[in-house]
Amino acid sequence: MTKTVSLKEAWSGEANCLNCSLRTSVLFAGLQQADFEHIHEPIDQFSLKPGANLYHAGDRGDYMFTVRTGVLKLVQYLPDGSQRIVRIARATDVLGLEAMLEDNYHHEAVALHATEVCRFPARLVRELSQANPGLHRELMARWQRALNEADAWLTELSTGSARQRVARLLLRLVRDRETSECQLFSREDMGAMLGVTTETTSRTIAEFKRQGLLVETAPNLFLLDIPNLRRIAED
Amino acid sequence: MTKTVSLKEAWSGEANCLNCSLRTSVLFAGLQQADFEHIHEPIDQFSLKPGANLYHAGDRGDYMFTVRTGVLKLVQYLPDGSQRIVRIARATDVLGLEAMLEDNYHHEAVALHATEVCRFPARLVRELSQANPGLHRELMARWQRALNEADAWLTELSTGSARQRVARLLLRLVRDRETSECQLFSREDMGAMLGVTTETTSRTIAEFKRQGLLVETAPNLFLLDIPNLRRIAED
DNA sequence: CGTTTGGTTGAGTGCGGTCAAGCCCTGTGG
DNA sequence: CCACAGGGCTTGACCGCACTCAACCAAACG
Repeated sequence: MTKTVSLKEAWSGEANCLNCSLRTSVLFAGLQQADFEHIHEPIDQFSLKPGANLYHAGDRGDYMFTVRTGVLKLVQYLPDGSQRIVRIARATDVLGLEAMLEDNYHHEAVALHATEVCRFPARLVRELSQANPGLHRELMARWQRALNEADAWLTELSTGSARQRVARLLLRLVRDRETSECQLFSREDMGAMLGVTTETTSRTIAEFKRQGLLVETAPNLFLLDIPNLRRIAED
Repeated sequence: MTKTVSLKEAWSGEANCLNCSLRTSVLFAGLQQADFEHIHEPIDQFSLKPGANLYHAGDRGDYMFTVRTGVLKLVQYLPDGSQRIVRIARATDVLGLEAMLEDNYHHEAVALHATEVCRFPARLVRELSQANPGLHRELMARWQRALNEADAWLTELSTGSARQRVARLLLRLVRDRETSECQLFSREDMGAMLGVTTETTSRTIAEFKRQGLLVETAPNLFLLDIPNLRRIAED
């Protein structure tokens, strides 16, 4: 099921944080030029194909990651072997915060679309954050953001009918986007996000398409009828 | 529905952190005697009756809280008005972490049992954490703990059949406890934790009682058959 | 080409939601 | 003291949504 692609194969260069295009919205946003000069270890960039694994649950958390483009899912397994997606990460999101606490990773991190990430040593962040109130604060903000997401998944994506959940997921995918167009995930993954089966997800998406709430403008690219989806989401 | 009890009525004294009985497991565990001397603002203790509200979603987050005894629920409302409990807080847990970021509270915090909390100004923690790597680290650990809880609620308490969810909730309530005895919540609250209706929760609990998985030793105090509940929880 | 993988659709069933009634306990007021 | 009301828990009857199992189709791929 999981294509195993070692990160080595996915290496795509060394990052230049100082001139990073995401500089203003990224974890290191608050750092000064002088701080960057204290970064001796290299910060590498990786490209992940859909299905590629960034890290496994239980792996030693030596690194943290910033998503540059694309989407990854964070997956946890249940005692009975079934899986549940507990969060997704997109551009500017940080992955592996638990590495700050010298903890192992808590999830499987798997790319859903073509994805680029920057990797940096957790030790580096630990050191910088001691002296750097801005980074310290930014870290807390990241944790809080993850917590907000987790709460929202519980209240919005794990509550109500399947129709409502699918609608809420769709709306969530285009929030804070300029366009209402979005690339969907596999029905299986969407099901694992919503706590419903693949078939139910497929049926619901198909129904939305028939009702014109969802228009496929290109293969696997959909335009959303936001107002009507919102009606369904709130019921 | 919500009994409104102002915190003023619930005031039960001024805390003595240095000699706190929870000192070793609490947010301020890492502080030195010298640090405490820099705390000028008073740290107050409060007693909450079941149903009493500690803070409301949207209130200014000027304070953070440590739970001394008892249990509180953190509640979020859905667009349609129904409520979902996203977490519970028990002894040594910290409430209102979002106040660190000068954010408003994100939940309703309501006591489920008789509860005692300590209240301290968020500003105090912000200041202390600048200079105090231990506290800094402890804060991150608290955030991570909350996140772990959130993930577990999603995978354990919002997935699977109602029987499984109820069993998992019960097991969760006695984890890391010396005894397998525990005080349950109202069926309505348990339902709001599990994403099922009050009736389904009631039926399931009643069935567990008939099957001897749950023995009522005193009014609303239950002894759990952990091994068999675990069997149900895992399938 | 056949094979595989993901999406869709169908038929049947059962779990859990809904609506409603009844029970027990507590508190309240006549 | 009893009558009554109210809230929380339980139980019943009914129904419908979503799960299960299965077939089928289209696109991708060797």
